[in-house]
Amino acid sequence: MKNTGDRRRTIYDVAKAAGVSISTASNALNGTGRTNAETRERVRRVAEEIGFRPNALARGLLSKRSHAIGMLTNDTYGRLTLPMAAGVSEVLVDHGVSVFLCATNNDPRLAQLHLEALLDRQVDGIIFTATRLDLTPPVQLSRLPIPVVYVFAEGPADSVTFFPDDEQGARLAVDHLKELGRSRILHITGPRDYLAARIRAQSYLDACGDGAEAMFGDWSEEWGHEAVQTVFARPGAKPDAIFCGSDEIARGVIDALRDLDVEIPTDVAVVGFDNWEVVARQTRPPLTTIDMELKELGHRAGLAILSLSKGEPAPAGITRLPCRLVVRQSCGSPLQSD
Amino acid sequence: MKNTGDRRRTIYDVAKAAGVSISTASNALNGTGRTNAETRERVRRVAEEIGFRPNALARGLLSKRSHAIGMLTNDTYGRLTLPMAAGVSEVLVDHGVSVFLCATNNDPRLAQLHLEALLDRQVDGIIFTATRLDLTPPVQLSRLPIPVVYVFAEGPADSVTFFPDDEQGARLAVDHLKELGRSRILHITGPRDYLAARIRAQSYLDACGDGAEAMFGDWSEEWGHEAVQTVFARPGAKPDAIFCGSDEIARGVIDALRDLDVEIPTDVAVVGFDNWEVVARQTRPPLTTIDMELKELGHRAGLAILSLSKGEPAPAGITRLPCRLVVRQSCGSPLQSD
DNA sequence: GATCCATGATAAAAGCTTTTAGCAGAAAAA
DNA sequence: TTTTTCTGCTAAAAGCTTTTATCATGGATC
Repeated sequence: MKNTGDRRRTIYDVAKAAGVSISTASNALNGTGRTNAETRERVRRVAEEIGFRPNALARGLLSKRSHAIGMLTNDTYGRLTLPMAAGVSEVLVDHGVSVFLCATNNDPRLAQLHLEALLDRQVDGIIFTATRLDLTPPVQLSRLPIPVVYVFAEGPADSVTFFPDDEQGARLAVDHLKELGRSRILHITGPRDYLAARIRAQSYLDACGDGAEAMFGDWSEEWGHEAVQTVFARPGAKPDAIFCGSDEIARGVIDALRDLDVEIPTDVAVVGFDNWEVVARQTRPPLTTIDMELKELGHRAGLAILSLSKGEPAPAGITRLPCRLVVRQSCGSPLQSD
Repeated sequence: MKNTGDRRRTIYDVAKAAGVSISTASNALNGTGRTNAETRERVRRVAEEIGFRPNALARGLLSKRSHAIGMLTNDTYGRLTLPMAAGVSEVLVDHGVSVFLCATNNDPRLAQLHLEALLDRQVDGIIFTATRLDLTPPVQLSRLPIPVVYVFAEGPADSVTFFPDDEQGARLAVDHLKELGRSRILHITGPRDYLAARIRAQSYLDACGDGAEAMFGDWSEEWGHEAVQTVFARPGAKPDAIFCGSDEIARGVIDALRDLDVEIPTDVAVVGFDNWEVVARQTRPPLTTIDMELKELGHRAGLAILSLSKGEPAPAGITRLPCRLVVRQSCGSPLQSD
């Protein structure tokens, strides 16, 4: 006979059914105050029986902590956001914290609207993520009464910020190629005005030294195709490996190489960046690439906002999380494939 | 001097600053009860000045409507979910409704946890979406005290459900090919145990009649590649058009055709399904395909849950939303490209 | 001058939970 | 026996808003 009525059960119902006062019921359920073990058990059993669940609104109203956070994103596409959001939500659900998802579509009016709604809902914190598209928040987030964590986006100085470690990721790729005996490594990447592209390129240049060449373009498959055509059309030594700034670029590169009858990985080894499975798994051969550990990024951001919302500390400034090398078949590795 | 203190302003602050009672302040702000026009203006001005925003928790506690809904998804990848969620959120934010995003990762325990959290938060409704992967909800949603709307997933009989109109979408593709003079149309699609694949295939068979052939496989690029090789290796007439069950399959098909030196669209026209831009835009030539209008699906689901939560009606049973043909260059259409 | 009505305001309750302060009774200490 | 200390429980307040019922005032009506 659990909760057949239409009305939700309140702690008042529990108290009445257990024959105690409301405060005793509350104390028994939360293990606060002083309660007799036997009473405590009885109250809990009764609560279970009638299907009592505390009203989060009332709880939040009193405690001034809503146990909810907001996630503000301008990524309409979802390739980076949703895995991250899943990570955030995954780590927070066990702490009883839920996540409001707010897609701003890069519209400042919408962003402002969402932000106000979040504040009205007394969220305990906000995670702002910009997916590299534009690095400046579309709304004023600095002077908020609640903590803000930035992912893939830079906040004001010393704000808690998470990025993948692009420098280490690029090094991972280059080192892998070098270990396999490749020496003439080319880098084809996205636009120069992307910070991530610049960092990866610099890391590559540092690791490869003389003769290294970074070609900037855009994040498309087409650009990868075009770049390869250019390089193979001009005179001089050809690369024996290509490190690409994204899996999409890598896909274009692989296609262009096949058009030129260049063998992969025999003649040229290819490494991508993103481990976007739907691309990396489908290239022929499957693509060795760098994974940015988006879910882990989400975990860390979630834990950080949780700490901050409790007044506990979180790593100030920019934290860069290590990337991971995923070996498939585009480099001819003797290692087992993914 | 707006809200410099650390404490949020309450309606009590407004009342005091305006020299009226709390109830008058509330009435003035909400336009309820009887208030003198002049008083009303003054209260509103004061509220604006001190930066008062009503506490959504207190409001929800009283009205029993939290003005928040939950979105339960098992789609970890986000390709279908996020555009939809953006649609939901977009249409609801203007009604002051926020969206909790809950990614269940296909884990029943997680789903249960999220569901309980949502109920505790007194959400006004739940949108369940399953992205075609498995059609049965991972938790018991039927006997809930709040309305549920299903998208891409089938609920109990007569529950409010939205799907793209796969039948009409497939017909759109076939008609387009026929109009361009193609007569030997082949269909390459995903697994037969996907309802969507079966519907699209049936629609195609109905439209093409004798000689039509639907090849079931899986949703991968690889399968598209393989199917084309099979068809072009066997004796007999070759197709002059291929309608693919997904853009990924279409991509494999296009690659395989190029490997066989078959000209697209001169020799064979290709149509995809999904309008997944990152694939459809990047094929060579760019892919003509069917768009499922995910955002619109989100809009409709959002409006439906809004109606239901207010006790108003919503379209019972399965509603199928029309798909849209996106013409690019893979069919040699004289129409302008997208 | 007494009664009625409309207006504009207000006090108080309700919504549900947690926390603080306090009370009654029993056991322990003086 | 009287005082102190625990123990187990409870009443009431607080958190913020909306709504209901009530009240005071001034003008209109008889």
